[in-house]
Amino acid sequence: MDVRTVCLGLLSEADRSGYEIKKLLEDGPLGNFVEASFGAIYPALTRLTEDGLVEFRTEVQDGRPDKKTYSLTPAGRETFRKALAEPISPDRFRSDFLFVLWFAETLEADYLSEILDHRIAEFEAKIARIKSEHDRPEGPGPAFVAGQAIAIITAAKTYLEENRHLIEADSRTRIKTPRSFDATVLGD
Amino acid sequence: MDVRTVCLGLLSEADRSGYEIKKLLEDGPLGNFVEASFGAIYPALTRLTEDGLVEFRTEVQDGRPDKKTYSLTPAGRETFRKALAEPISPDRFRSDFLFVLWFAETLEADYLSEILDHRIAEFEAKIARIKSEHDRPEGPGPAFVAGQAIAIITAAKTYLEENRHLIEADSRTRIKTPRSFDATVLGD
DNA sequence: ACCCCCTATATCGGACCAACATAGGTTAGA
DNA sequence: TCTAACCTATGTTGGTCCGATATAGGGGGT
Repeated sequence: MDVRTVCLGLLSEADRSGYEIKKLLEDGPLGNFVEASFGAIYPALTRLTEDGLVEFRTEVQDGRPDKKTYSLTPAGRETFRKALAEPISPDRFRSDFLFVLWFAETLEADYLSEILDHRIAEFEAKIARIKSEHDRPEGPGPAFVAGQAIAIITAAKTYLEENRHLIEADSRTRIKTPRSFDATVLGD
Repeated sequence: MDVRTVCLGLLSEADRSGYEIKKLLEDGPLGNFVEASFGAIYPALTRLTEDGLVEFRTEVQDGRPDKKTYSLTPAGRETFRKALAEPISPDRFRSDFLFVLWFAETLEADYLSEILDHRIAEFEAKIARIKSEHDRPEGPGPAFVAGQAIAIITAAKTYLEENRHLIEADSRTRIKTPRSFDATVLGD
């Protein structure tokens, strides 16, 4: 989903500035699945304006930089409607953490335990944040998406907690029981 | 995790060509969390060679293009060891699918059901593939990573199956019960 | 007084992806 | 038998995007 389409989508909900779009993607539940940097958003809005899909008015603010508030044109609304019907590309889950764990056998036991603890704590914090954000429901779509975020992160956390002994034990006793592992890792 | 580090990691397991690295990331369990294109891998290997972290030998093959098989130098092995101790950047889950569902209220009921069915089927296929790949265990790290992949995808699939009625029902009856949603979405 | 953070727009270097180019070999179907 | 599709294998190119930086005034904390 390119940044232009993301901008169209957020502008279909309400008129917004580039800065507001960025904040929504940083702090909002949608930000768990969609990201974009300033370096992508501002050029995207410029190009959308050139193409006649959005327009903006400059709002002079007191003690703050001027704000460019963008709104969808009818052409922009139609373009977004069509974009939603396009084939959807697959989800992409990227994890440097799991890349490191791939090499668990080569890590020191203390370091391994430390990064596992740290990651579990991060997951807990993230779950708490999404839940607190969701005291104010915004409709079935957003609620559903937030729920899916919680389901996935909870599963990841639970997996780490329940299976960490498989790699932690190994890194301490790998001379004794090399390459053995509990087959139940893979479930059934 | 930049592509150069990924290459060092895979070369720390065995000597490999750029093409083999790409195939491992496409088909192997690590590919669920780490990706890289040819357009990134080949320049990365060139640069690693320039920096003295890897070296290669050209293998002339019968009826096939020559293969450049890369291997780590001691400096490369040391660089990778240090890279594993660097701070780990957060996981990133990107989903165009959930972006579309964010706008579930604006989608036609048939189309919504169709993409939900499709996504659930994709998850099932992926789970089956990872499990079959894992008939041959490769050590605790890889097994653990594959297990986490299955845990996450299973959770995502289960969530879709158990909660899809919340957005499907709504898109059919949204005039009657606008913006209502089942609070149990967010679990407890 | 000093520093850090917030709002707000914008640009730049570099990393990266998707697609294409090249080239011979194999497999499968009409 | 032709041919279309796919596999191995390396590489380049256009364009997208991220992370950092620039600019600039205001508010809040110590």
